[in-house]
Amino acid sequence: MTLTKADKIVVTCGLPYANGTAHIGHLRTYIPGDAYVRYLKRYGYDVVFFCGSDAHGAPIELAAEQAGVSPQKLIEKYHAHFEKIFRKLNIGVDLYGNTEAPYHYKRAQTIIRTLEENGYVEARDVALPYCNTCQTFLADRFLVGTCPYCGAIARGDECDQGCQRYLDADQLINPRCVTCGSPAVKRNARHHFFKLSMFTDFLTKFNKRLKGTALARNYALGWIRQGLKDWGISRDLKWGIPYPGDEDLVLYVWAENYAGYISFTEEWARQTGVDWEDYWIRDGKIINFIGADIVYHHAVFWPAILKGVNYNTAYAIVASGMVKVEGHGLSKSRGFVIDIEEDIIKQGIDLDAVRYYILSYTGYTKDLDFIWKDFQIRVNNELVGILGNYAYRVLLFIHKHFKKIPQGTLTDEVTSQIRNTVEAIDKTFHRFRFKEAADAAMLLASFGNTLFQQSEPWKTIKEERDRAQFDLYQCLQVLKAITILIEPVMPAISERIWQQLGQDGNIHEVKVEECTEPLVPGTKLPNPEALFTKIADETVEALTSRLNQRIESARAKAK
RNA sequence: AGCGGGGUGGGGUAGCCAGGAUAUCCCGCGGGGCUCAUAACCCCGAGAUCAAUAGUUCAAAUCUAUUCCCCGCUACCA
Repeated sequence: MTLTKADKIVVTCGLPYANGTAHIGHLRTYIPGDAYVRYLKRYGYDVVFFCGSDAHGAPIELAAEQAGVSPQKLIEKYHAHFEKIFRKLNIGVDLYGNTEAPYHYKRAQTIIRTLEENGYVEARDVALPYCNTCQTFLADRFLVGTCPYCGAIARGDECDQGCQRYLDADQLINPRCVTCGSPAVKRNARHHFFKLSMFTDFLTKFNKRLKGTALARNYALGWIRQGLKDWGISRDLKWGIPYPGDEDLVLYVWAENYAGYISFTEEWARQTGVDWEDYWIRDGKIINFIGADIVYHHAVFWPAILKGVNYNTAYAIVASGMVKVEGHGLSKSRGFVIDIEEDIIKQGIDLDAVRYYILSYTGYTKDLDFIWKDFQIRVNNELVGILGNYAYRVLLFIHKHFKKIPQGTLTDEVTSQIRNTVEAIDKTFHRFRFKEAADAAMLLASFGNTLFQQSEPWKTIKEERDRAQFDLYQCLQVLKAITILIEPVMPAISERIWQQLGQDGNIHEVKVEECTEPLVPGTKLPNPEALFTKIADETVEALTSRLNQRIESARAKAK
């Protein structure tokens, strides 16, 4: 079972949680997801792409409380923020949705109601921590107490300031309410449980035939082998989607957020006049791009829910590796974080260069260590030196001598070189090997540089003008192919080269077959401009010191 | 602790699933060339007991077992 051009493909990215700004970790999923979608389109597949804000859950309620604003205000702010980041980075979703939108409530509640009708949910009484002062049940995140291992002040889910161990809320010594400090007491509450254990066989089969990264499959299979427990899907919070039929409770955020993949499709389908059931009930091929940290939700809980309501489950789950910053695990509280808006956009960093760095750094499932110095080296050598230089030297030379596309016909060598690259990329992106795809396109630029070097047009232009024209025509065609093949990686740059090649039409809709379509001699060429600027040492120093300051102040705050 | 991923020249990486002759690519380093181009480009070269040990095999980076080291996840943080 592989993707075909007749398939209706839905690609989704894990939803960003709307309680903070976008950072480099987010991009590890969104940029490859977007590049994948763009490759599918370039190669003629029928694909739609969705993402959106995850708006509910205890941390948002807590963050809003601490900021003194309503949860609505908080998520509106971050929803707008992420929408803007997506636009700036050219992450071309067909809809950037929101799980706080009415269309999502409707879909999420319908799913739960259907699960209940089908007998997959049951209500049980459980004893949970409660605060008598605030008159509310306390989720793990709302509990503080003493860590049983190291004695530091710890939260109900982890010892975040001390030994970093994961904790069960029951382990905390002297558990208290995080809001008012009153001691937590146990109190009985009625909650709803999804009978996950009924789906053990289904989930085993599902994961065995699941495409995508091995990481996703193996995580889930290991988890299933350990035995599946039934899963609480209601919470005692004020903020969230009311539990259908038991409106004092809300749906647990992990029981409704990924329903956004469906509700966003529905909303997009409503706006564009197509039928969402083509994707989710009939023949859709669903592909989830996620971070490695949420594999369980996507390979265990979510497919079980989908199965329970008879919707299509994922064809592939593509799990990315984690991101490190200057050798340390990403951590906002410790300052090891690169903020997209503050540290990248406002610093004037080329966003296509960021896309390139993330895609070409390493294999998608491996950890990516974001280092500014390394970023500079890659940009200056590969983007400026190889790709940018190739485009500029060819276009400038031709513009200087001809001002239009020179006379020529394609040689077999150039045609087959391009064709080989087109085929190589076809194989790699289907296997989610985005680094290899980017490398293959860059290799074509190296090929072009060699071609230019060896044909020595700066000499032939003086004595054998026709010869120079013919050779330059080859170089220009190589550039055309690069432009099309690099579009999924660097859409903005690709647009600029396309324009500099004097081509009409939208590069984002050009198919790969165009790579070997000969350029039309005589087409006027505009004045070329350099595509990338070198990153100066001082810039790297400034960026690195920004980061170091953040790490320092985080360290000071912790003490 | 359990589960999962990884350890390849100075750095970062590909190859491992389907074992085969000189182990890939981007840098760095040494040498040469070119001068159209953002001191960019092109060519040549040095540099790796493929984490360790034991095994399977005519043949192991690749398969098996054990060990060491890094990282992630573990159901109420998303």
